[in-house]
Amino acid sequence: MGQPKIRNMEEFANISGISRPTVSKYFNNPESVRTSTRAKIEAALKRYDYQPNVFAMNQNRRTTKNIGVVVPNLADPFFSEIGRRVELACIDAGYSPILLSSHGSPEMERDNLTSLRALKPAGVLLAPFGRMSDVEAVQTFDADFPLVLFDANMSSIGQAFVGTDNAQSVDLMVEYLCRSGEAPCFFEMKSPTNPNANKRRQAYIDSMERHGHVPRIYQADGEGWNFEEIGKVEGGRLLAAKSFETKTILCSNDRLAIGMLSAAYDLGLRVGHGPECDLRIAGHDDHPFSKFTCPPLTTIAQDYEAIANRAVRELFSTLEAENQTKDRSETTFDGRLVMRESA
Amino acid sequence: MGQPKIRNMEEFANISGISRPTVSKYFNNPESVRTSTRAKIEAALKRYDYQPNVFAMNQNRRTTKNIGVVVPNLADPFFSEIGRRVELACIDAGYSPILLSSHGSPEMERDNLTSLRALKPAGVLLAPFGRMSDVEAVQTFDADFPLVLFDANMSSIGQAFVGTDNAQSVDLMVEYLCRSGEAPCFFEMKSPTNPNANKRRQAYIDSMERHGHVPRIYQADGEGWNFEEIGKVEGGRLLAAKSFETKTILCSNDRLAIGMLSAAYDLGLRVGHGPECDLRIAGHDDHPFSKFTCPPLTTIAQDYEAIANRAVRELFSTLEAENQTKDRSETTFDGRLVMRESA
DNA sequence: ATTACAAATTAGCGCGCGTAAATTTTATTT
DNA sequence: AAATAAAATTTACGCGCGCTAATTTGTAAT
Repeated sequence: MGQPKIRNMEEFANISGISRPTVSKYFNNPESVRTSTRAKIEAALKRYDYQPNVFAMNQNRRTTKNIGVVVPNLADPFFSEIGRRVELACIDAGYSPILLSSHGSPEMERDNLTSLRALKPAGVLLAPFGRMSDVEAVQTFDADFPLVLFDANMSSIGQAFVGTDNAQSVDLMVEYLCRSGEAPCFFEMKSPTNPNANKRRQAYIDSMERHGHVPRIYQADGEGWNFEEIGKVEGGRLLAAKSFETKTILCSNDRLAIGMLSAAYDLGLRVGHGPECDLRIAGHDDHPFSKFTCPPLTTIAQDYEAIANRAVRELFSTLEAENQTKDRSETTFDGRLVMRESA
Repeated sequence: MGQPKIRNMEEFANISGISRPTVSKYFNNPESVRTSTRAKIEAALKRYDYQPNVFAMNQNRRTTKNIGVVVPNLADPFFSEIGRRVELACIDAGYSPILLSSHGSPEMERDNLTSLRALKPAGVLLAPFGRMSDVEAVQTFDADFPLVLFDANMSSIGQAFVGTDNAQSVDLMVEYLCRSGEAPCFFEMKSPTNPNANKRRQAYIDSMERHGHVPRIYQADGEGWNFEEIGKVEGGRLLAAKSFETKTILCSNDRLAIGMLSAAYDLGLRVGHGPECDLRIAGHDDHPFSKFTCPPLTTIAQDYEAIANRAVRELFSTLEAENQTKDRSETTFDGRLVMRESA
C-alpha cells in the first residue's frame, strides 16, 4: 500500500504497465487474462491500494455481482443463522451479498424486493413469508431476476426451492415419541405466518394415522412473531386447564416449545421422559437456545449448512445456465432427531 | 404505473414537463423545488414508475445516502435487536442503511469497514469489538468518514459514543441483590470479547466496596461467542464443586446466565428468591429470551430504542455540522432493573 | 405596473468504467 | 522457421446522472 492515491483505473493501468481495458477484464475475471499480465497487475495492487469504483462499474453492466438475501425476520435466530451461512457462501463465491430483513412484515418484504431492483442484483435468495407474501410482487420479481426460494416454498415461483422435508422430520419425531412412550398431541398457532406450519400439521396428522393413533391438535390464538410469549401464555393456559389429552406435546416449532417449557416450569410441572415426569415436550428446528432450556429440548435439527449451501448453488447454476430454460427444482433435506431431556 | 418504460431522467423530465436538472434537484431533496413543480413531478411519478439509477447517482457525488451499520455478531439477539432499530431509524430519515455483521470475527469487522469504503457512505454506525478490533483500521476509517460508536466504546474514536451506563446499571443490580438478600459474587469470562465486560467487572467491585462487601469474582475459561455453552459448562463446574462462596451470582451478561441456569437445572438446584431456593442468579442485558428461562431471569434492561435513536441522531447531527468541528460526545443511558423470579 | 428575488431552464462538461471493433503483440503448433 | 491462434492493446463511444454558470421565467411585494 504505497502513498500516491490512485484516482481511477486509467492511472492504475499506467502504473501497472497494462492497458485499461485489460485491467478492466482482470477485475471482472482474473482468470481471463494471461498469467504474466495477472502477475503484473497483482504486483501493482500490492504497492498501491486501488479498487475500482463500484458505482461506475455497475452502471453500464446489465447485471452486477450483487446477490440479494431476504429473510422474514433477522430477530429470529433461525433466520439469522441461515442468513449468515447464505451470506458467507456468497462471499466465498466472489459475490456481494446484501442481507435484508423484512422485520416480520410482508409489506417490508415487498419493499425489500423493490429496493433490490435498483441494485440490479445478479440473483436473489428469498425466504418468503409464503401466503402472507405479496405473491404478485414476488412473481413479478421472479420474472425479472433469477430467484431461489429457501425455507418456505411458494408454488411455481423461483428457479428452485430448498428446505427441510417436513413430512420426514415430523414423522421421525412422531415415530420416536410413540416408540418411547405415549403418542403426542400437536400444539401450534391458529394462524401461522409460515407455510411450514401447515406442512407440519398435515405431516403430524398423516403420521399419527399411519401409526394408528388419533391426531389431536391444539391451536393457540395470537398474532405476530412473539412465539415464545404465545407458547407461554396460551400453552400455559391449556396446561393449567389440563386441556391436553395426552402428556406428550409436540410443538410446531422450538420457539413455541420454549414458551411452553417456561409455562410448565411456572406450573411446577416436571418436563422430561423420566418416570417421575409429568409431561413430555418436543419442538422442531433445533433453535440455538434449545440446548439450554430447562430441561434441554428434544427437537428436530434442520440442516442449516446444507440448505444454505444448496440454495446458493442452485442460484449460481441458474446464473450459469443463463438462457437455457432450466426446470424448476425442489430440494428438501432430512431433519435429524436431536434427543435431549424434554421428551 | 403506466406501460411505457422510462429509460432515464431525461425522458422522465420531458414527460413530466420539467427540466432534467430540476428533476435531479427534486430527487435529491423534494423540498428544494417549488410546490407546483413538485406536484407535477409527483403526478408523473404516479403514472410512470421511474426511479433514478442509483449507480449513476452515486458516481459523481462525494457522499451518498448510504449509512453503514456494523455489528459484531447478528446471531446474538442483542445485536440483531439493536441493529434492527438502527436500521429502521435510518430508513425513517430517508437514508439507505447497509447492515453488516462481523460474525464474531474482528478480521471481518475490518473487512466490513473496507467494503463500506467502496460505497462512499454518508456515515457509519459501528458497534465495535473494542480492544479486539483492528484499532488502527477503525481510526483510519474514522478519519475518512463520519463515525458514531454504539454499545462498546473506544477512546477518542468516532464523533460520538452511545451506550449503557454500566456503572449505574451494575450498581443498581448489586444494590437490589444486597437489599433483598445476600451480596452477590460475580461470574464472567476470563477473556471477554466485549469491553463492557471490563466495565461491569469494575462496576461490580466498586459497588460491592461501597456497600461494605468483599467482591468475589469467578472467571470462566473459554473463547468465542458461545456464551451459553461456556456459562453452562464452566458455571456448572463451579456450581457442582460448590466453589461459589455465596448463593447469589451476578453474571456479566444474560447469555452466561442462561447457560448457568441450565446447569443449575441439571444439578437439581432450585433457582429463585423464595426461601426454598438454593441459589439466586441474575444477568445483564434483558436478552429477548430471559423472560422465558426457568425461572425467568432477573436482569438489567438496556434501553435499545433510546440507544439506537440517539446513535442515529448523533450521526445525523455530525453530518449536518459538516465542517464545523464538533466535540466528541459520550452518551450513556441508565439500565432498568427487571425483577423476575431468578433473583 | 414596477421592482426584487427566488426558482426554473438551457447548455454543457465530467465522472469512472463497460464494451466493441480493429489492430498489434505474444504464445503455441506444425 | 513459418503459420496459426490467443491474448493484449488502441481507439473510441456511451452510460445516467451530478453539477455549474448564465439566462429566463415566475412570484410576491412595493
